[in-house]
Amino acid sequence: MAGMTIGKLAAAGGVGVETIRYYQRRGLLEEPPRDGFYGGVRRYDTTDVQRLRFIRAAQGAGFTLDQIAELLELDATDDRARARALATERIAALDAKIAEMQEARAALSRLARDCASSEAGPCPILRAFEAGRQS
Amino acid sequence: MAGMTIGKLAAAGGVGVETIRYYQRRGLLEEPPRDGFYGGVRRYDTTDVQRLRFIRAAQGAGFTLDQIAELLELDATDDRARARALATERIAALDAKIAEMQEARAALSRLARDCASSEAGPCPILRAFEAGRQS
DNA sequence: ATAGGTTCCGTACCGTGGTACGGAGTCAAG
DNA sequence: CTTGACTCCGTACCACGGTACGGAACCTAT
Repeated sequence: MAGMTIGKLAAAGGVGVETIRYYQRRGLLEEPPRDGFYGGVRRYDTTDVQRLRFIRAAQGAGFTLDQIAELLELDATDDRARARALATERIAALDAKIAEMQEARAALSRLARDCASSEAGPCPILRAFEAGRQS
Repeated sequence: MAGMTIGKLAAAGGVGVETIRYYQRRGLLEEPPRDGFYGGVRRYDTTDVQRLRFIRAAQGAGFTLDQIAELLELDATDDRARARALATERIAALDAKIAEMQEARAALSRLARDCASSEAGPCPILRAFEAGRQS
């Protein structure tokens, strides 16, 4: 699967071609040498696919593109201390966000139950998120 | 606590004054009557604070401002069916996102451990998120 | 060798959720 | 009754992460 064109790489990573080019401009993906003699087409291989998949996964973990660029740097320079710092920092942020989302989930679940189709009873959307609301 | 100015309301909700005005433009908060005879200052009360808090909580639950505007509408019109639909839809999205974040957390946790300060051993940032990675 | 699909490249634009600016009016304390 | 803080209002601008456009060059299959 070496010698892929940008379109194939984009498809392999589940993104658009423009996104690949955007990542190149941002320094997340490097622009490989061309295959023609004067300015041909760029070719990509599986390591590019891996990088691209990493970027998408790291985004899912809540890293910004700038942070992801730094992580890719660190991978090359083997700066363990910094890598660990970024990881633990992100873990803390994830824990906070996960907790918030779980609370929100509980609140929405209550709302959906309370606010049944029957016309009677309460459906207090505005109070759905009130802290410590019971039942 | 009635008769608050916009600045007090903003402080009570933990946002900036400009954010209040932005929400008014978006239709999330209404612009109350003025207190002067010709174009004075707007006054707010605790129901405005509650609305504002709801907006922030709903944002935490991942609703967009447009959706929040709709929720506030629904609260007024008591459209239970729609409210339930929005809630369950959001719960599904939250569940997916929570699962993703938990996976990311596990991956980062592994990374922080593997990638110890000692110079020896692996520190495979790029492979941190590879699916099903063990140990 | 030519038609159709890709790629290349710069530049412009988009949605989301705000934040900043600046001049004029207003309000409250000393 | 002045001074300093706050409010009002429109408009402009910001970060983030892309997405769109359009003309030229290129590449591949027929």
